Amino acid sequence: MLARVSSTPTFKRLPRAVREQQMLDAAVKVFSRRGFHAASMDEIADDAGISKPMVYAYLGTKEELFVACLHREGTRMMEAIAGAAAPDLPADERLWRGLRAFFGFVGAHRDGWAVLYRQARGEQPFAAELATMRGRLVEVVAGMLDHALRAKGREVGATDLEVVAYALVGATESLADWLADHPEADPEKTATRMMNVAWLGADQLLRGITWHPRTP
Amino acid sequence: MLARVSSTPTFKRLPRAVREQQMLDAAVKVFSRRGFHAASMDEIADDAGISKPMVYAYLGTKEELFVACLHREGTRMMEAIAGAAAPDLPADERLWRGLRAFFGFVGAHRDGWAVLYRQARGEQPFAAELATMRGRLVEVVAGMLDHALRAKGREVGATDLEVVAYALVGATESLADWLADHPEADPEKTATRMMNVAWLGADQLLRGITWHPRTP
DNA sequence: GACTTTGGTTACTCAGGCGTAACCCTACGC
DNA sequence: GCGTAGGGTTACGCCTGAGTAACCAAAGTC
Repeated sequence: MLARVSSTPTFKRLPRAVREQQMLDAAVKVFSRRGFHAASMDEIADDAGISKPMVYAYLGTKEELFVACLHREGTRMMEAIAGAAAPDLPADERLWRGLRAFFGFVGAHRDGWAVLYRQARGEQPFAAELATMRGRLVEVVAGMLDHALRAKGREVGATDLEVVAYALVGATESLADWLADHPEADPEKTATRMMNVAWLGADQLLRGITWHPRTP
Repeated sequence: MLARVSSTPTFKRLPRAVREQQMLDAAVKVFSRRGFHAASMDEIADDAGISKPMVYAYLGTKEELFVACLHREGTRMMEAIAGAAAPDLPADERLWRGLRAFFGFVGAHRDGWAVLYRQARGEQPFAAELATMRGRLVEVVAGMLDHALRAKGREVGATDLEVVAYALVGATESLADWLADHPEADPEKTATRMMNVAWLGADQLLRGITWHPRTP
């Protein structure tokens, strides 16, 4: 095979901003499939339709690249949630909207977010990064609970609040995993189910009491 | 430094069964700290006080070793839980005992189980293995819920049951993570908090209703 | 139309770490 | 007392994959 004659320029030479996004897309995809270590920079570069040195030039080392992915996806997710749950609504409505936004996001980014998120746990370099992101989420949920409690003139220890929020976030993440593994599942319905278990608890669920959205 | 004269035999030459357990102990420890890929067989062998070829001779390749760890720890955990939650108790009591056993186990194996468990998610070779284990757990919880429902003459779709169970398991795992990261936290208290959120739900929690163990 | 910046490439270097070949030696069976 | 199996070692082969050096060419710029 001869050297490729420059007959077809094949639309190369894109501006940096565009290429960076393409690289991040590819990175998210490959990291998701393979995990951080098993993913190779060559494969990511290949998938982005670019050569490896460009990835290094734009996004830095493998670790930095992974963190960049985490940041981009994390920010997108937080924005989706924050935009949905207005603070002046009743607690259940806020929880519901937050959950809906979250599962909607995960549903739309199946192979993107959920799996990337899975990877970050465990690998120490990113655990911190991840903990920060989850921490923000836990804080939001804890804040929501606290707000609702104060409105009723009650108060609860910070640890209790944190742990409950943590459990809620954990359950939600877990269902996000489930959703990522069940492509046929409906995000909206999953959100409803999550809402039921989170808001009502097993006891009331067993009694046949169910929760459903006010706005059908 | 001269070749080590065989003056101090330093208690070597242990039977296979013993060495295998030592190796597994070391492997769990190192895999937990470093993650599957970042862990090196040399370090594991070193930590077990043995040389690398012995590890290969007894436990096989790195992947096989990891699976062996997963199996041992997983089996221990399932036994701990199964031994605690007798099927002829009321649902909340069974849930409570199961949770207590689970958090007790995690508390006792902090750096062991929880982190190992974290690693296995994401790395495809083990995701299946892990999914099986979690599947068993989800099944147990779903079975429990189903049992309780039938006792009240009601019935619910299999998917609903599975998702609720999944959420419960996820929340519990999440708190197990939290527990692993908070060495000062009390497993028993964590179990109680988990019970509160799982059994009562956010709504009742916000109303000031709380659950507490019958047997103080 | 020369000069420079920016987007792009090929073809390496180099280290870490899995897995193994080739050996060694002590305890036990007989 | 002698063979053999099982517990143990050192030292290496070798491949994968991160990161880089050196170079190339199209768009702007003046």
